[in-house]
Amino acid sequence: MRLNAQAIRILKRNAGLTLTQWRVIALLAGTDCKNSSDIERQIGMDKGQLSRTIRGLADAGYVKFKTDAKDHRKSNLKLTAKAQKIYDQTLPLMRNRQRSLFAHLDETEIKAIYSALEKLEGAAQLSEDEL
Amino acid sequence: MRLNAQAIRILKRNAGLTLTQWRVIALLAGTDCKNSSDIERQIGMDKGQLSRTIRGLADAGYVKFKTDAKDHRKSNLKLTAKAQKIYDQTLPLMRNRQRSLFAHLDETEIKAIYSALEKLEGAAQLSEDEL
DNA sequence: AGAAAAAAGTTGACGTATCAACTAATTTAA
DNA sequence: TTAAATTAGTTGATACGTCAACTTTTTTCT
Repeated sequence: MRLNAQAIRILKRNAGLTLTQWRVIALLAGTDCKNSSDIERQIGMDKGQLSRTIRGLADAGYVKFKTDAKDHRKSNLKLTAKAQKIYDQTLPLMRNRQRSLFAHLDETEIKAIYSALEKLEGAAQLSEDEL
Repeated sequence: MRLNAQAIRILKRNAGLTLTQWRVIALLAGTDCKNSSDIERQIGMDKGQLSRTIRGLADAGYVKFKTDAKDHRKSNLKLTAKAQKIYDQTLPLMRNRQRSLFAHLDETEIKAIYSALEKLEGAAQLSEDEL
């Protein structure tokens, strides 16, 4: 979407991150998501994509992962200080952007969008069988 | 978007086409679009992407292109009989899908969505400078 | 007419979304 | 308890969106 354009630029210029990378960092920083599956559940992102994103973050020194002691399938993710710092710096920028985007919409419109999108998803599900 | 999932499946199974390929064929069949730029203006698609899509269609025998006599930069596109046939066959399927998706939305919601999307695009434009 | 600008397409690069097949580890249920 | 099903995560493939640099041809401007 073109809507993401500024977000992408903000991140690239201020943090050297892609949007996906930032979203993952934001989840690790701001929620109790610990591992890949948590994140997947939280934002419904494809786990393959997620796996690659996380590996990228690890390679760039933003996250460390350690295999879970109790469940050897899981690896628990932890942000490095570097990542935490960048997150703290960019969060306000991203919040501003979010605000200025949605400032132009009134309650009704926002609700209509969410409701319509839900219905569309629902209809998509239902008509799945007709194929 | 997951919303495109069924459309993609319909096309793949019934016509062996990607969604982008079908959209281009639909424009060539149903509008007076003649060349790449016409299509670009019509659906606002990236011209790079478009170039590759059209080449793909040509390789698969769906379109032929001939350099415009008056303007040697342009190539005029023409659907082959094969493409026309597939289009005629799949158009009803696609229309059905469209209808069943939007059937769940009322006028108000559809309008709200369009208006909101326009505003979002506008806001995105405006805040462009803040970077 | 000649230089500069714009338009038509091509190509390369990167990021993102989705699907599928696969390994390894854990849970469930017979 | 052992076989079957689930779950976590990796890897490959394909489609799609966006940006940028580039060539060729046409238009515009002086």
